[in-house]
Amino acid sequence: MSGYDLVRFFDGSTGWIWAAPQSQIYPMLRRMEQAGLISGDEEARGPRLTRTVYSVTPKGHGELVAWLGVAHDAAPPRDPFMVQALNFDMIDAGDAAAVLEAFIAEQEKAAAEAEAHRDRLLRRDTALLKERLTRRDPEDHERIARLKAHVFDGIARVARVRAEWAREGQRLLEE
Amino acid sequence: MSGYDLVRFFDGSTGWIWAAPQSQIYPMLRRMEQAGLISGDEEARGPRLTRTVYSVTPKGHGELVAWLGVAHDAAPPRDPFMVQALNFDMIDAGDAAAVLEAFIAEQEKAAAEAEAHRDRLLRRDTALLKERLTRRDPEDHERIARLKAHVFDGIARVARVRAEWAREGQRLLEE
DNA sequence: AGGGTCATGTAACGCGTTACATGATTAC
DNA sequence: GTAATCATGTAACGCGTTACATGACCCT
Repeated sequence: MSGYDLVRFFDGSTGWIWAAPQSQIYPMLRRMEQAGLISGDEEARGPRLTRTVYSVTPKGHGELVAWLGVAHDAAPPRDPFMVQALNFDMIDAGDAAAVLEAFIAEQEKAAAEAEAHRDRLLRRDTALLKERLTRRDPEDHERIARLKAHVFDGIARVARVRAEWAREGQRLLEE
Repeated sequence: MSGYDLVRFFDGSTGWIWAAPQSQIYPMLRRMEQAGLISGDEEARGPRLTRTVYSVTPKGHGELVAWLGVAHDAAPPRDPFMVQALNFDMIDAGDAAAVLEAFIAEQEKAAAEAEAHRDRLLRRDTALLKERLTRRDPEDHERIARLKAHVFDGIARVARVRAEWAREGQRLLEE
């Protein structure tokens, strides 16, 4: 992919899992190329405009597979919303309920989006999945699609649980 | 609290929600004092050792209450574990199952700790809650304890859902 | 001719991580 | 005396955010 492709990539479904701002893409591509993890090919896109398409090198692929295969420590938690919720007793109950309402809307939107993406994956209806499956045994296609769909199913389920939890919080505030 | 108190504070139950490394505490205290959000009092702790105890100023309290009372945009997601899970098809199924196993253990440990803390809060059995309640109407004590306990109940529930989801993932890998 | 998209960058600032570093006081 | 705890800092480095900045190409 080119830097520009990656910007759009992180704006799409991958963005539910890992966000990356445009300003980080280009410096990071150069650092990764220097480290030998990816290599760039210049492509002409008109007389004056070029784009650089990067590919993962064998070294980069090896490091990725190694990283994928071992468990990593969880990142230290940093959850501003829970800090808010822990201190709802400091503010007006109506304000707290409104904060929860916004949280519920956000979680249900996230859940709906994750569910929609899960279903697209099950139908093998996304460009990225189709492209990946071309290099795989057709016997495995069903299994791979279900594995990837399961990830988005998990994201959706967590969001639903959080929304339900927030609704209970609203009931507690009314007491 | 003093800087040292805060280091231990973030190592305790608050650490499930917001972690802060020791190296950030002291510079941040000075920046917050400069901003007028907190003020420090020097206390002698022996002939040569002093500690600085910080209190929230009215300005700091006001900003906190204002922040607590409005909904904030969610932080962009950045979930390394989900990146792993999305690419389990690139690695050996046994390795993937082992990564999930570690995840399950971690989530169940987190859930158990959150549940234990929830129950301590319901029994009003934590130093911080007791201290906070001294400045509140006894009629509200039950309600406040239940609100705070509900936060940890939510953390526990999410962790249980994640663990159950990971177990399903292990079953999918076996196919 | 103009707007939308393609394409690539830079700069400033703050936060988070890891590691290093020092010394006083208390309890055994 | 010595180990644990109390107490406070600094430095280097990378990542993330916001904002700024430029220009080519394509379609109507």
